[in-house]
Amino acid sequence: MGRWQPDSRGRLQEAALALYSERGFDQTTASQIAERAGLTERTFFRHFVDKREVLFGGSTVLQDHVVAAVAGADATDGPMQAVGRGLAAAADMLGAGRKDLIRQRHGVISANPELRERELVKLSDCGAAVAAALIKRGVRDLLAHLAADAAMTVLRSGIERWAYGDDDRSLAMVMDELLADMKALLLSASAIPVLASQSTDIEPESQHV
Amino acid sequence: MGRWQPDSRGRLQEAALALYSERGFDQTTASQIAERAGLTERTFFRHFVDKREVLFGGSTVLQDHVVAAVAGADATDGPMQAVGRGLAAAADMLGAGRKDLIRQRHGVISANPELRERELVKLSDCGAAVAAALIKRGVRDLLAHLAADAAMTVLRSGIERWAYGDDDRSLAMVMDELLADMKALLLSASAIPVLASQSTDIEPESQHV
DNA sequence: TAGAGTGATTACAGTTACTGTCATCACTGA
DNA sequence: TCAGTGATGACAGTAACTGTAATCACTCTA
Repeated sequence: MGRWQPDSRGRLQEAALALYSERGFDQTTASQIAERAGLTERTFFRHFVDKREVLFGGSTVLQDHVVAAVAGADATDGPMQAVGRGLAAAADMLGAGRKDLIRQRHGVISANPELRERELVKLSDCGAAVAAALIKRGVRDLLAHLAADAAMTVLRSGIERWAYGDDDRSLAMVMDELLADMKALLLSASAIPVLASQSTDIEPESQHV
Repeated sequence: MGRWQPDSRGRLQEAALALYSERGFDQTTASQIAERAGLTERTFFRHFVDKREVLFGGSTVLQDHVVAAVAGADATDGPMQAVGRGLAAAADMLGAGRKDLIRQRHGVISANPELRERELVKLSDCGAAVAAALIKRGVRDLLAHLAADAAMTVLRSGIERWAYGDDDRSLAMVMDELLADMKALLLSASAIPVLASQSTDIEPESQHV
């Protein structure tokens, strides 16, 4: 056996989720997490850059999975098809995890503004990585970012609806429906998405500030 | 004259933007900002909940403006039309501001991860408020959130393209084009946005983790 | 016009998230 | 056997915040 208990990183993650759940994020000190994991505060900060990051250890793995799927899409796939592959990969990975743990983590995160903040960054980073993968496939910069953003919208709200939904639909099915809804929504606006006309025609001079 | 110099909040905002620009966000202490504004650190934290918030004083104003426009859209407008009104309002307001100040602020924010984090939250909050306004108009919850998310995508990337673009197109025009691109993108995927089939047909059992 | 609020500010002490640095010591490979 | 190596601990320090009490120009009222 080693000099120390194995998997200190994992123990810290487990301790943190437990404590954040029990007493809340800002009622928990880094020192307490470390103590529960049988380590010191200094070691906590050697494993995680800050107190929030301990909840987002898996995000890199998920992101890499999604990006790999996008990059590996058929050469004939357009940007939205490629992005669909990425979402399918995410659904595979998350669908394999335990829904109750996902809900627990989601509960902790949405209960605290600082944690929500961090989650938004992770989603944004994932979107940027997906966009980069699309660009590498030859997609124009602008379209790549729009497609990646749409994918992140579907991913985020898909996970939420799936985790808390009544029915037992798979995450992939939920996301599929979201994509369809999004398409219908944009289509329905074929009439007047024109901006310039709205702002200048209707209130010609009434802008203050 | 009053007991103190007027507009301490404004002086703090100005001092902060200047110092963050000059020496960077984390090379600046709250105490230094307060000192430049002729105040104390404690007063800084009475005006702004944290060191980042001082850069986002105007975000509430913009959000309220956008939400009001969405809420005030014609009763016959669909969700995307209503959201278009909101974007037009945002374009009016930002178009009136000085582009160089917007660029300076954008530069400071994008140079620091903590500030990018905060900006994402503001955008997300704005999206939530827009979604709420849509729901009040009778739009289904799901569609409201999708429309609001799309609007935030257009708002964010629109501002960026407008602020750094070579041409002199108005912000409204840029956003208009983005909406059109987004629509075209979603339409192009009419072939296969189907998720479930992709993940199960192509790699039946190969999920690890 | 005295005198009781009011509200923005200062002063000061405290907590805690995080960082830098050096020491420790089981393990590894030559 | 013995010089690395790498994860950890020990300890001191900085700065972002927070709580609380005091100050004092201003305002309102009797």
